[in-house]
Amino acid sequence: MADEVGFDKVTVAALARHFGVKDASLYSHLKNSQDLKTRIALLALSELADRVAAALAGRAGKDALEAFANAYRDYAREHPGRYAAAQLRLDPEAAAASAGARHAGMTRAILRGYDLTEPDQTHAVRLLGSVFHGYISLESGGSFSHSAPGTEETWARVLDALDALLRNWPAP
Amino acid sequence: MADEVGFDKVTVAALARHFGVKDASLYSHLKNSQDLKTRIALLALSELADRVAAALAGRAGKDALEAFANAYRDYAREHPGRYAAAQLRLDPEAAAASAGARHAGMTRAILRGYDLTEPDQTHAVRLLGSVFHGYISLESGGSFSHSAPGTEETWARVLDALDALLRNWPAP
DNA sequence: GCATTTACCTAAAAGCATTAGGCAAATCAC
DNA sequence: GTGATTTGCCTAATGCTTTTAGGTAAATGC
Repeated sequence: MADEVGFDKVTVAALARHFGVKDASLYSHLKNSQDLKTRIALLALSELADRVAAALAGRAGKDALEAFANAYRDYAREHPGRYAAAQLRLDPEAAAASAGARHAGMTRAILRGYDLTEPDQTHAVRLLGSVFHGYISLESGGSFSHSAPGTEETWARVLDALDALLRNWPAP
Repeated sequence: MADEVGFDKVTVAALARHFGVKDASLYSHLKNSQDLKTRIALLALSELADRVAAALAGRAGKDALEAFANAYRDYAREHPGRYAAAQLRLDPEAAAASAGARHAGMTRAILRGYDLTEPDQTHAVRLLGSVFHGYISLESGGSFSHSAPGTEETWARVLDALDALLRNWPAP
C-alpha cells in the first residue's frame, strides 16, 4: 500500500478499507497509528539491509561502493513508499530493534577496500550515508530533474568522485 | 510555531488555537492546509537563502564552502521546524516561486573557487547538495549520536574531504 | 470438552479539514 | 462625509481519522 498510494497515505482507516474490516478492528493488531508506521519502517529497513548484503557479497573497493549505492537507489525507486518509511525517525526502542546496525556495519565493510583507519573510517561512513541518503532524497524529490545533465550521469560521476576521495582521504 | 512544536504539528486547527480564532476563519487567509505548509516552506527557503548569501559574501574556496555549509547547518539547528518545512516537496508552481534557484546559484558560486567546468560543475553542485542535505538530516535524526567520534569533528573532516575532492575532481 | 485466545464487531468521543452563508468594522471612492 | 466594498471574523454543518470500551463467535490449546 505504501508503494502504491504513498507512505503518508497509509492510515489505519485506509488499511481497514483495504482489508474490508472496520477501523477499530485493527487496534487488536496495532498499538496505534504510529505503531503501524514504525512497523513499515522496520520492514523496509530490514528488506533494504538484505538487498545490500546480497549486493555486497564478493565485492570490494569501487565495485562494492557501486553495488552498495545502487542497492539503495534501486530499492528507493522500486519501493518509494517503503523507502520513505525507512526515513522515519524511530524512537530509541524501535531504532535498537531495527536493522540500523546492519546498515552501519555494511557501510563500514565497503571501507575495507580502502586504506582508512579510525576515526577517519567513521567520518567516511557518515559521509557515505549522507551522500546516498541526500542524493536519493533530492533526486526523488525532483530537485535534479529540471536541468541537464541527466541524473544517471551525475550518479556515476558522484560514485567516481567518492571512490577517488576514499582512495585519497585527506590528512587532518 | 513550527520550531516550537514541530512542523508536522502545525495544523490549521493548531494555528487557529494559537491566534485565538476559529478554525474556519483561517480559510479566508489560506487556500487549504497544504497551502499553509507550502507558505512555511517558502518562508524557510527564502530566509535560508538570505543567510547563505550573507555567509558567502566576500569568501571563496574552502572558506566559502565552510560558510555555506555552516549556514545551512546552523539554520537547521536554530529553526528545526522551518528547516523541516524547507524539505517539503513543492508542487511545480510553488517551486518556481521559491528561492530554489537562489540556492542552486549560490551552491554554484562556491565552485568558482575551484577549477571545475561543465558538466562536472553540475555534478559537484548535486554532490554538495546531497551531502549537506543528507548530513543535516541524518544528524538531526540522531543517526550519528550513538557512536564516537562527535559529529562536530566529523563535520569538520567532511568539509576537509569535500574541499580536497573539489580541488582534485577526478576525470571521467 | 471446556477455557482461552483470536479476530472481529458496534458504539462513541474527540480532533482536524473544509464549505457555506452571514455580520460588523475598516477602508476606499467620489 | 457617505455609500460601496473589502476584510476579518463568526456560526453551523459535514466528513474524515484516531482511539477507547465493551461484546461475540469461531478457532485453538490442554
